[in-house]
Amino acid sequence: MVNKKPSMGRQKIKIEKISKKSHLQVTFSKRRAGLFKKASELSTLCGVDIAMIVFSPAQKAFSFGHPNVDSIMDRFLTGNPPPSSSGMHQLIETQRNANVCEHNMQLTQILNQLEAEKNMEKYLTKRGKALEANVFGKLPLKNLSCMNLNN
Amino acid sequence: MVNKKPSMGRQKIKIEKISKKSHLQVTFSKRRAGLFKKASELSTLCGVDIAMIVFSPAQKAFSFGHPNVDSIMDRFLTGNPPPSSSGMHQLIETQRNANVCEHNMQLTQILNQLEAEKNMEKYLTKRGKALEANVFGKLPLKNLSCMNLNN
DNA sequence: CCGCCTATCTATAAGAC
DNA sequence: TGTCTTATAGATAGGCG
Repeated sequence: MVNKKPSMGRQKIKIEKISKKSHLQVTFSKRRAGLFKKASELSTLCGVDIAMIVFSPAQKAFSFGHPNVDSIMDRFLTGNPPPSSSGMHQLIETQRNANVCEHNMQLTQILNQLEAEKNMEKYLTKRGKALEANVFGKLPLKNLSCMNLNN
Repeated sequence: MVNKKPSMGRQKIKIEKISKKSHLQVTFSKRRAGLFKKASELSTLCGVDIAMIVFSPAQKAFSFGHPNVDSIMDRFLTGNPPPSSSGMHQLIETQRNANVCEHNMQLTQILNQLEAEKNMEKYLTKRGKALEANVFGKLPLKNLSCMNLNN
């Protein structure tokens, strides 16, 4: 602490593609974590269901879901009557037939989840020290059913 | 302006289910907008693809996707090799057969999109006045392919 | 419910280690 | 690459019209 420059603090940035790769990776990680946290908060505060899928710059998939991604997807595909639904019902019938889709989703999900839960713990440890009234401290793990935090 | 109390400013809140319904609705709307904006920023800053589905307290579905929800979903279901994929390939074959699923998704998506685009405009107008370096100002509409903002 | 305001809280861009 | 710190940008709770 020898008269150190006390950092410029957070600087304003333009919302446009970050060119420097290393910087982009850092920003991606930080913001992805922040986004998932916000989603988790919204879900808890309002008791609503949310699913989110993010592909990293390296095309790795990160997902978050309350209660879990596949159920939300399924509901979105089959249950949600679109704004101007008219001849939709028949289509929906067809979709129920294709519930193979859902089962595969679940498998994908479960595999993701396995790794995710390990990383969840890691994540809690990382950011956890400063957590007091933080979301994650209050949420049962189930609420973060699929959260991929490595990378 | 007769010696008005200048607001208490933002108060800290506990991340737990909001009990008062009207309050919950307000919070939901504000945070959903914020979440979508963050997702949009992440997508732009890092050039990554994101899909998000949120069910409102009234079970209405709100979605956001870059480039669009269905393509991300499809990629998540079929393209993403899960962490410890081993016997997955066969499953993926099966999924390709069920691409009826995808087409129905697209239809659902398109209907949603119709309304969404109308609301997008409304949204831009609403928050847009103060927008300068704001994300939405920079993004071509296509980037916000499905964004449901009423309710 | 929409839009606006503002005091505060929270997320995060930069750095240093 | 990962963690910690700092200062500031950005999000938002509470209120009003």
